[in-house]
Amino acid sequence: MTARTSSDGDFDRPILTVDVVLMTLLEGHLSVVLAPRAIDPFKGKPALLGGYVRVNSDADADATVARVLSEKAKLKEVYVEQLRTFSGRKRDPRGWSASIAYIALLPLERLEQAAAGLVLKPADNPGNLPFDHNAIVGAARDRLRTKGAYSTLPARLLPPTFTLPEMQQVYEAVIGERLDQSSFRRKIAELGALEPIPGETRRSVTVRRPAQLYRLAAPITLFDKRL
Amino acid sequence: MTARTSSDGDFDRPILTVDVVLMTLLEGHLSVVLAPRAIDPFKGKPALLGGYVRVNSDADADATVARVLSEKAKLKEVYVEQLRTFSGRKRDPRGWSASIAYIALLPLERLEQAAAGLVLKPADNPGNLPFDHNAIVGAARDRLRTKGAYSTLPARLLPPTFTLPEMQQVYEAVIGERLDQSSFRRKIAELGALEPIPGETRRSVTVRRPAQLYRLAAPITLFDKRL
DNA sequence: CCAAAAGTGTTAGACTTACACCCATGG
DNA sequence: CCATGGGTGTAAGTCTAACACTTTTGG
Repeated sequence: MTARTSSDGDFDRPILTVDVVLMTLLEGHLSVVLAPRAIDPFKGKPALLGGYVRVNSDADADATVARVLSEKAKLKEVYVEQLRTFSGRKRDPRGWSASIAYIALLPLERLEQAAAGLVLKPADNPGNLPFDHNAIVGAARDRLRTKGAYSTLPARLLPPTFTLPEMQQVYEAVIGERLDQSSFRRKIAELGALEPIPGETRRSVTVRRPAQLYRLAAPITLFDKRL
Repeated sequence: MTARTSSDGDFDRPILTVDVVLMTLLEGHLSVVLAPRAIDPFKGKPALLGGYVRVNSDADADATVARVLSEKAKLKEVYVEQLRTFSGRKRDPRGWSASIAYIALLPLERLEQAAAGLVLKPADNPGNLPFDHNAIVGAARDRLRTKGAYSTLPARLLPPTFTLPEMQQVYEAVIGERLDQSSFRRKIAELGALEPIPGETRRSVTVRRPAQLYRLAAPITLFDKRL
């Protein structure tokens, strides 16, 4: 039951890759970051950031993801979490393959430090993507929408410090519905997920009353009610 | 960037397997089904049901899972859902490997039709398992506990038809807390997840008033509040 | 002092919890 | 006709959505 080196046998090892659905918020719309494929198949076509697992350099699939984000987008320390694995004989023309799909979130500002050549597409309609990348993007979008209403996950679309109005806008964009300001604040406060940064405030673009700055108190928090 | 046949290269393909955390309810306690390993490493030790992905016979990883359940436990048409993928250089002594982990649920009765030699262990304390199987069981248990409070998932631990008292017992075992009978029934009714089977009832073991039999109306339903 | 956005308070109504109660059955 | 578990009703208390209101700022 060890792997063989011949081809076309039942004991051939499948291809193993990772694919990252890197998302951000652009003008209130959830968007996916795509990169033109460097190699065949589908060379030149915009696709998810992905790559082969390298058994010598990558300790595990999380390490592969970090490497891919670094190599293809020049990004480090992005928030990532595993989505699920897509597999099968038909998803890749090169043969039976499995791709461990990840969700990654970052604030728009950070994309400016990223590699050139990246493309931003609406997560709801990213166009026709190669492989099963449309299904992967769909699953990522659904997961963020669902989990977003029950966790501090959407905060990962914000910079390290942010105001409550900013945070509310992000939640509204992710969940896709308007939230009552008063209720939103009450719930966030109850959860104790945020800590104010004393004395620090920020004005919005149209300069009005400055808002208190906050940061996340805990890395990620799950609630047991919707926001 | 194609796979090579030589060993120890960065482009070697990793091992790809599936592991199934098959769970049932035994005397009110969530339990995992283990099987003694047929091959080395850890030959003879109880471990999760698992096996290599076979690129010729298995259309995708779901098919591998169905095959593994059929071959190792003589079970067909068991409810399964993907958990997540565990990967890395160190989890298997044979080298870099990825295992797509699945949760599978079935009622205790069905285990009687299963293969001999299977072992049932408490999900909370399955003993010392090989590979990272303790971590996988832990993740499966957590997922079932969390998702259980928000979905009809625990109903997959019941036979196709069941009574409301039976269902309530299952939820109490999975979530780990007592539920108010009246509230439980109201919530289940609101969700419309069950349909009564007209005229059909079942007596409990200690023969008293017979209870109405129900079946699931939809395959799986997610709620937006806890039960 | 006005406009606009940040932030707080209040109240009607919805929802739940906790418990009491009624019902059906076998012995 | 009683014991037991299935099944239903309800009142007190809690929670929340919705909206009105106050505060802070720049011009």
